[in-house]
Amino acid sequence: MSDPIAFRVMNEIGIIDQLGTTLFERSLPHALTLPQFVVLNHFVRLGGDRTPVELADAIQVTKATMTSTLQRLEAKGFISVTPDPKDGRSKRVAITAQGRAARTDSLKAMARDLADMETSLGAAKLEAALPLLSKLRVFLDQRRSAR
Amino acid sequence: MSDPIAFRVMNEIGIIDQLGTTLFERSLPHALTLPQFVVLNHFVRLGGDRTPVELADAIQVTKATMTSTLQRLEAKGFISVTPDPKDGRSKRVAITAQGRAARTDSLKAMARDLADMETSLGAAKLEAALPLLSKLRVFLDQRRSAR
DNA sequence: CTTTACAAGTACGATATCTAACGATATGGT
DNA sequence: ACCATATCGTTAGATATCGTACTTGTAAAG
Repeated sequence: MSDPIAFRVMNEIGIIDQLGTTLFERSLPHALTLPQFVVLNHFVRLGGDRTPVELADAIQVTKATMTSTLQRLEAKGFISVTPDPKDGRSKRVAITAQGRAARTDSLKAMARDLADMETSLGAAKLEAALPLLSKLRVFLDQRRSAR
Repeated sequence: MSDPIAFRVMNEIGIIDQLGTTLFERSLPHALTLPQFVVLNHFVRLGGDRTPVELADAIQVTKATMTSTLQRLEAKGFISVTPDPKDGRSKRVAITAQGRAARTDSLKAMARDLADMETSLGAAKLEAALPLLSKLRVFLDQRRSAR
């Protein structure tokens, strides 16, 4: 009478995402949301500038969703958005100095929860879980593209 | 320069939840969303009737969120909502015959994707990942309550 | 050159989710 | 009995997300 194992895993993942998102957002400064932080983090880690479509693909959301997130980040002054000189349809997005500072503040704010998580669950166990999660993500991503 | 392991795990989980939710919702009949299905599934698996607060706790969402989901399910005729005779503040929620049928239809629709997932990733591997995920959920749930 | 097809970004409507606040009802201590 | 407190469900406002459709611009085909 139990749900299939794949369903149970997806269910657990859904709840974890929900709880984790709200936990982290509560500690984020500048009224940043998690998606907003993820965009800033992406810029700091990989450098350079990006188009909205590139960001959407990297972060696995739709163009429309990225438009919304970028508008909020721009309103806060954490990114700059300029027209692309080479392609009239496109834009170039880059992080600002304030955006970098906000990302640093955010990391500090999340550090304690992340450290507690590692301590409580074990860094090795978390590391061990990552390969399956990656496979799961790849599987789902292919499913999406395939149809 | 890499993100901490706990962050990488949470990040991967977030993307999996996103991709998985949209994949499953695309196959669901009766314009059901995943949260709506989860409520129906809960009733069929555990039987009986429930108050909105009980459902919210079981499914790990807030009361307000459950209010919204229940209103949509009731509009579709998949649940019945009646005042609690013993407590004037409360309500009793139960699944209807149409709700049961919709849940059965939904299971069929998801079955193929779930089976493919098990085949592709291995039932044993999925089973092996579940304990850590459960611990993670419990950790996050305690964090929420603790504040 | 046109015309057609494709790509980038946005607008809109729907659902889900949270927090905060509210009214109604219960419950417990005095 | 009364009043303070707690609980139940709802509503309001914010953000995220999706799918669809539209505008604008580029590229390819004729």
